Amino acid sequence: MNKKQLQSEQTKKKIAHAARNLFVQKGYKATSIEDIVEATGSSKGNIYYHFKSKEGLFLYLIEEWDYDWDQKWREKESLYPTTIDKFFGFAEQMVLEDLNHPLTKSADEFFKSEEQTSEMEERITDMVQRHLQFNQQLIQEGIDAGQFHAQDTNSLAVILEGLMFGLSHMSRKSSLQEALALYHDAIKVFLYGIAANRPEDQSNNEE
Amino acid sequence: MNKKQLQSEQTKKKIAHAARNLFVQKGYKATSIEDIVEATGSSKGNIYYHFKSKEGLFLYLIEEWDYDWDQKWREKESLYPTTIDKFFGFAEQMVLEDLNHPLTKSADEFFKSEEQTSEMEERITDMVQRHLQFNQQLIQEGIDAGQFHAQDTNSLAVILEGLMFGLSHMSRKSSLQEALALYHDAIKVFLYGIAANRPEDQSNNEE
DNA sequence: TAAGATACTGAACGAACGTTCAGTATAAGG
DNA sequence: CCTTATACTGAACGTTCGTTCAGTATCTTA
Repeated sequence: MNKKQLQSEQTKKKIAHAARNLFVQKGYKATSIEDIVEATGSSKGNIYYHFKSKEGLFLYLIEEWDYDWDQKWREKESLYPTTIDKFFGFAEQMVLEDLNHPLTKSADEFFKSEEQTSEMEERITDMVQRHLQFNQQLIQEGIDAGQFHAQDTNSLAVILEGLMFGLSHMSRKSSLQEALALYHDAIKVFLYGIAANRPEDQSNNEE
Repeated sequence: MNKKQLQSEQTKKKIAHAARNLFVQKGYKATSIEDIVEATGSSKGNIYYHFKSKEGLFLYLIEEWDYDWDQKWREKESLYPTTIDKFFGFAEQMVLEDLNHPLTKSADEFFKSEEQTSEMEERITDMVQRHLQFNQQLIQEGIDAGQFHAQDTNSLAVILEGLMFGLSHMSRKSSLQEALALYHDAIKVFLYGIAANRPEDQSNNEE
């Protein structure tokens, strides 16, 4: 790879990185190309040289982020001896990787407002499905190990995903330490909530 | 109240109602005044006759919604015999009252993008604080009744708020029945998670 | 070093938006 | 019935935004 290609790639990454920060901070619509121009020092034209459109730039970021998350999880997963440890590791990575899904909110916004290319819609639906499967698998693991009360893993996966999403929302103004503590506590509640040896029934509304 | 005033009030409500639906569906930025014009049949000028600005209209909706929620809760609260029942009632109202905070997401978006009037920022911060206090009180009640494990009610309030917010996100495409079931399950997990008689310790990471 | 490919610039454009305002219709009150 | 206050209209304005493109700079290659 020669000097020019290298430079070009760096520029593309610089744009992507700046755009990512802006989308996370301000949301999709509220981030203008002009904002990205200011943050990078590149020109408008150059952004459109590297990316097809604002939508294309966003899509690029979404895919990159999802890929990176998976990558990092794979590196860590084997290090956790038990499912419980995995859960806490999961929570930690959610925080460390920029408070869960820093782009999810923008993605969500994007996804509502734009009349969809359906390429985008499909990709996002796929992403959510992958997350739910991921969660479900983790929960099933704990059930198989006898640590969790056997029940509908599908709902639990949605609840876990919702919890993570909600926590990211709640801790937007927190420090890293606070966020880590909060996620840790939340996972603890969740784990006690699905633990194998439940205390006596609490609801007159049970299944 | 004469005919004209009545008519005027109805128009204002019609605008508010249509705007609310649009903000919930599309978000703050993505909803244009033109959209509201189309949805109501009123003219642009008329919207600006009834509301100071787009921001003012949104603020009006936020306050109305928060007030209504409280109102409805007060009607129901005394009907629940135990704290546990209150929690399930809480979850139910979250769903029935338009899936938790239908405007929270728009509010959040609004709140990020706009350079704040600080009137708005203050009001939203207050609102979140009120919710957290509400949650904390509910949890404290359960602890006092000996039903919940005594612990940091502050974090738990945040976790509950996050869970509710996340669930509303997850069930945007669900039916009412599915949402009710999901929220019910989630509250059950949460209650087991903070129940008084915990199973043996699960984490090597305890406080 | 000349020619061509690649990387980048920034002015310009058209569409969309929130807001305003001069003007019109309608009901209220004397 | 006539005046005045109120409710409403919609064209027009100024701004912002995503996108385009003719032109320039820089590097590669032969």
